[in-house]
Amino acid sequence: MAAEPLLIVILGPTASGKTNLSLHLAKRFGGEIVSCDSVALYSGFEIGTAKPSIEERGQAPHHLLDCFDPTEHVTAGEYAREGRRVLSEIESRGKLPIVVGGTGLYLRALLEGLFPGPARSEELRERLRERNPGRLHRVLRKLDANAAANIHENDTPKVIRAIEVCLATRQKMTDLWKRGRDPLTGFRIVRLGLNPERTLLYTRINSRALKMFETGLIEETRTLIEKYGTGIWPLSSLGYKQAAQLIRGEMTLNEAIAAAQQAHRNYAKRQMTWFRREPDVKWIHSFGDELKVRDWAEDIVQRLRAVMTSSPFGIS
RNA sequence: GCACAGGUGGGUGAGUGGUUAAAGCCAACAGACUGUAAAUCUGUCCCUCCUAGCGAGGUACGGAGGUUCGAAUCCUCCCCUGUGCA
Repeated sequence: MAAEPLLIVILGPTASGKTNLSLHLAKRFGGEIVSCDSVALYSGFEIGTAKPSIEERGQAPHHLLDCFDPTEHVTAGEYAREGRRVLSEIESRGKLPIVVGGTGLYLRALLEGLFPGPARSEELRERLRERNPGRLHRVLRKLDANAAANIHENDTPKVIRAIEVCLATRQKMTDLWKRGRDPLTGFRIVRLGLNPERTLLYTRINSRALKMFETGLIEETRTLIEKYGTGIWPLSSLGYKQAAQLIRGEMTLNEAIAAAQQAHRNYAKRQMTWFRREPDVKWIHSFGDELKVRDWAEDIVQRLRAVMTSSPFGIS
């Protein structure tokens, strides 16, 4: 068994304590943190994304946080490329990479790769969006019946992507899928999953969302709107959307807070349905900041390291 | 006290005599997800039973009666809530 360098992945729903645990492991093992979060990628989005604070970021190197301008359109493919670049850099430094994932698709793109498909094409999409869902689905049925069978007619974004792929490559998307993905290689991947009890999680989500409003989410949102306008994608994400509605006078403060809390709760649930399918996850039913979880995670990492260094082919 | 308005399934809210276990929305629960993914979408959602179905039965529209072949819908009384007048 070749001793590949270890790659720790921490996954779980929002507010499950991923950041806290990642920091702990990074300090303990000399790790570097790679964020896997579709909104924290953008600069200026601090409070609403619950990014680690400046001090926290000082405790260990952080990557893919704050590294894109919000006017840019980052996709899962770009994220995966960037992530892999960063991972190989960390490896070359001999440090322990710790991926902290909340965005299921990005995590999958990073670890397992995407199928060899084309990037999105805005012009084509503009034209397609004008058609109604039923027509679009019929178009897809002609281009790729299998894809059409798997994608619901109402799921317009996915129908459009499938049509886009077929038209751009002149092949069926499902045929391209058969060529497989391009998984990340060269690492021994260990997935640690945080899955605290739902009611406890929801309580934590509620108080954290409230705190975001109390500590300047509205001001942050206002600044972002002034700087970039209302059209940028991350402004429609959890918390920012509600703060923007408040600013526009469409909601009262209390309504905005309640709506943000609700949105976060719904999101956490969706995250869990995604992560439950993730392969080879070592689950623990607690928050990442609990002592027993830290010990549990530390123990796992330590044991795997011991195995690696004891191997005759191990890299120190 | 009088006058209006109103009390519907976990919430909101349609429905004003019959294809109504009761629209829609929300929540909840389960699921999908291959370059917008903090997005988008799907299913279930009163109870029980089975041959698991556009199946059978039982409950249900504040409460109690009544009219009717048939009521969430009409009538009577009672109980609550809101608003206005006293």
